Amino acid sequence: MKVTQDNIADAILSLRGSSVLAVDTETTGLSETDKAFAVIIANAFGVYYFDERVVPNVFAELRVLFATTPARLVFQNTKFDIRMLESVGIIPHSVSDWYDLTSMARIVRNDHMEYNLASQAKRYGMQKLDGPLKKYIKDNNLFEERTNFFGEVEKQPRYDWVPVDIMCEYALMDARITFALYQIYLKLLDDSELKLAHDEAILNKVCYRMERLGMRVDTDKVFEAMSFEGEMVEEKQLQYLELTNAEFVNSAKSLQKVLSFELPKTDKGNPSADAVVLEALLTTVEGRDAEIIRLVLDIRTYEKRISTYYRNYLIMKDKNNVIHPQMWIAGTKTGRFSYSDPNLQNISKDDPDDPSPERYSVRECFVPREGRVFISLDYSQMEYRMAADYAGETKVIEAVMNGADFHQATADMVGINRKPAKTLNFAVLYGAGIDKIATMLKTTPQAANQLKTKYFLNLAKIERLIDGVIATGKARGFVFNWAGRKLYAAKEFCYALPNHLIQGGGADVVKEAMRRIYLDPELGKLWLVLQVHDQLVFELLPEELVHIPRIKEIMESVYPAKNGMKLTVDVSISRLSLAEKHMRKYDVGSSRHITVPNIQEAETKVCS
DNA sequence: TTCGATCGCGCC
DNA sequence: AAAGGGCGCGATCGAA
Repeated sequence: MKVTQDNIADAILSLRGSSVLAVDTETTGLSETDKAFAVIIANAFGVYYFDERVVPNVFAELRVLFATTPARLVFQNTKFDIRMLESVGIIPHSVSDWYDLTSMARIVRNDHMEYNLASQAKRYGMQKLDGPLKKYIKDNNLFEERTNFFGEVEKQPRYDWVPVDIMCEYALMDARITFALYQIYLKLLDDSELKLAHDEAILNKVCYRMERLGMRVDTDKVFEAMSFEGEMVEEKQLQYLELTNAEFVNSAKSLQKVLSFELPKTDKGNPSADAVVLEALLTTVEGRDAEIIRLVLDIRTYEKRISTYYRNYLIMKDKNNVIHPQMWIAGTKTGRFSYSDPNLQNISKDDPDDPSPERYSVRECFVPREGRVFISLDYSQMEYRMAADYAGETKVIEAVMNGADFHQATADMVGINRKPAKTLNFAVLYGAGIDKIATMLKTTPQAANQLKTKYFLNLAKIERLIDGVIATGKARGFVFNWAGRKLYAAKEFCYALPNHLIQGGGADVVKEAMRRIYLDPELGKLWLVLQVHDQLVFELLPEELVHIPRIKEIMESVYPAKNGMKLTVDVSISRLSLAEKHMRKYDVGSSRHITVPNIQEAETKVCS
């Protein structure tokens, strides 16, 4: 119901008595400067729409309610709604859980195509009907034209311009659905799955803090890099024009027109010209065709860096030059995080061995805030190690525990070189077929098959693990990872389950480490700013470096080895930026009572 | 003008 | 029978 002066007392009374509240916000937009204009709360008895245009100062009542109720809060997009609640001063009680509907939906079943509220509702016979609302906004042109950093206009729907009564109707529906779905998921989850859901709720708090802290960018550096690489694009495009007599267009179709030979085809029958195809062609093609291909590869690289990275950083930074990405804790079917706006898990890396590196690096644009340093803690070969441990491949485990490199250890066992062993480890873990392995090894399918047979002959436990996982998946529809997360797959996709098992197992290791660090009274205060699958990045003050050994210990102790394979973490440090060339190995040692090394000294050490 | 499919490519 | 896993996002192209 719409909360008015007349019914507000009853509404608050009802909400006060609830142990679970489903909460939704309606906002002026999605950006850092936007605010909530309505708060909708559902409980078992009803659903209530709070809007200050209906009851002046009604959020004051909600401030009191949220500050005092220990009720569990349930959201469809938790961190967004928490931010919007805080935008109007509504701060939830510290003991309240922040449950996330999508997390629960993923735990129920991880392999649906979509997890937005409408899809979730539909799955359980409900309908989120927002077509008419969208139509109303369109028909009445309730869009604001906002200009971004580059002065470009972006049209944004303004739900706060919709008449309150219309808005109320649709808003009530979403909160009601959220509450209903929560109840459904509760029934569907068993105790161990409920534990997972609760763990994800804790993780929401960890990630909320990470998003709020964000990552600082060096704006001058971004500008410099962008303009330099923009000039490179122009130069190369001019060369392309002179060579082909055609304007550069980045599509295989356009490229086909200027080449003297037929490009291979994609699965859909279109001309194919990705980097792998073009690089391969360069070994056979000469002259003008080769020159064109080199130009295309170069232009693509520069354009990618400009459009995907530099440009977006300028558009997305706040007034303090800080980027606040969105972390999606239930963004993947394996249990990994995903990141968006922008994605900070795919920032280009530079090859430290490249003899002619790019003048600018994208990672260099990310810099620690005043007085702080980046500390990166990376799990070493996490997924390979976990695979060996799951399989119980004793000799490999023993060798790795004695300091051997994983790929070398497997190479020794199979009796081949490290390089093909590495390729095979990779291929086997990812479920590659023989033809694919042959391509990767640059050999014939027959030879690849022989090698694979030899591999499994000597690493029989790995083969048994893979076969077992696939068989279980086919028979039962899902497998469990170490953390109790169920990984579902349709029969025809069970070949991917070994990979999901390992990838998801690694994801849960990092998630658990993040929680333990957050829940520690001292470590929880530290600035954790980035997670990249097997890596955590902190931004620390010099006096906080003493905590690193304990962080490392926690990370290394999360995974309960079945067969003695421990996970280890490498630490690196930089006070300059995230770029590889600035990160230096940081020796933590085994003792807790280490002295804090001088940061400058740490940076001059040779990176090993 | 808008939208979806497709391709391509960055990371782990 | 064969299958390289997981993401987000930009550009292009053709249809709506």
